[in-house]
Amino acid sequence: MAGERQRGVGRPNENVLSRVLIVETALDLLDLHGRDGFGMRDIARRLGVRPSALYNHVASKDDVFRGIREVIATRITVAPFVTQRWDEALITWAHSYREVFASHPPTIALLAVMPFETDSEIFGTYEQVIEVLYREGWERAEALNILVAMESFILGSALDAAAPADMMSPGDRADIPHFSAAYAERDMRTADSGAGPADQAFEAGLNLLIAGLEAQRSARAASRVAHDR
Amino acid sequence: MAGERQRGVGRPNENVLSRVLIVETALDLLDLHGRDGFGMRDIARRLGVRPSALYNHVASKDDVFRGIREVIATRITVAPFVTQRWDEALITWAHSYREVFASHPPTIALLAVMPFETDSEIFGTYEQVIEVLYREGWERAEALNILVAMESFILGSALDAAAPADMMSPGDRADIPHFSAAYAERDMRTADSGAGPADQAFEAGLNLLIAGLEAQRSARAASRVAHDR
DNA sequence: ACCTGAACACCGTTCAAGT
DNA sequence: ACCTGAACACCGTTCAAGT
Repeated sequence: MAGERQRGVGRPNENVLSRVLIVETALDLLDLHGRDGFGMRDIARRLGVRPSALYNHVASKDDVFRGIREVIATRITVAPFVTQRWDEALITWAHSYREVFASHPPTIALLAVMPFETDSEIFGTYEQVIEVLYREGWERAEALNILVAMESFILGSALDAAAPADMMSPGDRADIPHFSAAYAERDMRTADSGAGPADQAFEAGLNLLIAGLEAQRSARAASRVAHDR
Repeated sequence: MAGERQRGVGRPNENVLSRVLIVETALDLLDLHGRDGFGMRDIARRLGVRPSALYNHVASKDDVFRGIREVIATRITVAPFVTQRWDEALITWAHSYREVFASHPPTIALLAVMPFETDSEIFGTYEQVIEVLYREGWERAEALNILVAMESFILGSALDAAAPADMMSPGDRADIPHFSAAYAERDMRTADSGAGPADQAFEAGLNLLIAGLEAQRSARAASRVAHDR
């Protein structure tokens, strides 16, 4: 990069760019500098190329985002569902899902509202989540709602993890005693356990969701027994 | 707007602008046109003013965002906690919270990672959530984690509601039968009930969270009885 | 103090010209 | 086909000049 000669005009002997190279450079820049310092011109500079050269490989900045989304979706694709019990599998999946997004904070908001391509690898994981819930007795439409709800929680938690730590700090307001006390007590817990506030909240919420599922499942089992009798 | 005369140079007799006017115009534009067509120049045009005039009342575009966030936070501030049982109060709160954000989709991602000012009105609601959970037996640090988890779920659900409806459409892929069946079955449920997919998922997740809380609470009550004996 | 008008330093994107 | 170089139509923001 430092000692690179200036390239002359005309088509070079071998390609300097490619779609994947552009997408990965864009993701690097996003991680390094956040949404600032992330533009087509920045990507081009980092690749030692003129901005207009990018448009031979990507259609637009939005197209670069689509590429980033697919790269990230691929990384979520883990398959813990074959070996683990249904609840453990869901917990493992949720953790890995959140971790992928949390390690690329600026992408969360970008990607959460962007449709997947139909050939996306994400659907492999979706399939497994629906299947495991269906096998455990949930209707498939309800399983899909549960899947979406869990994704919403995971993405929201990743957003929260990306927020500044003192986002909810009450300062020294006297009119909100319970909240201030809760904030102080949580800080102590954070110091003790080493788990950050966002991590604690994620675990708390995931516990509640899984506990809610357990309750639905055992209620279903009980009513089945009553019915069979 | 149509018949306005061109204003000459120099300070006008009475102010045409104010901070709140700018912020509310910005929110209107955001709702109308999304993130496109939303810029300082657009705000200025809608107010019949030159872009540079805005900077007499706001420091920057970021400052406008901060204003929008505070307007929205104020609207969430409902107080159903005094009259309702703890679980009903949480459900009411979650619904109103989501509704405020869902009616301003483009703001969600913008505002979710932005710290609140210490004098924000949002803390009034936080105080009530912590208080009601504390009264029902949760430790305050844990109550705060539950509050944050519920917010994450709510914001994530609002993001989901803002996403295009066919975001997860599997097309006619043959390799994901359970997911495709679930998608079709959910469509039927949507047609029957009138509740959109995002609404169904939100209700499913909220049910799970509340059920999880009920389970924790009754487990606590049971262990207390055992201990007292 | 609060507006206009002109300007500055940026963007994403297009397109002809070169190999 | 794939690069450079110049250009276009935009941004957010600054600042002098005017009342």
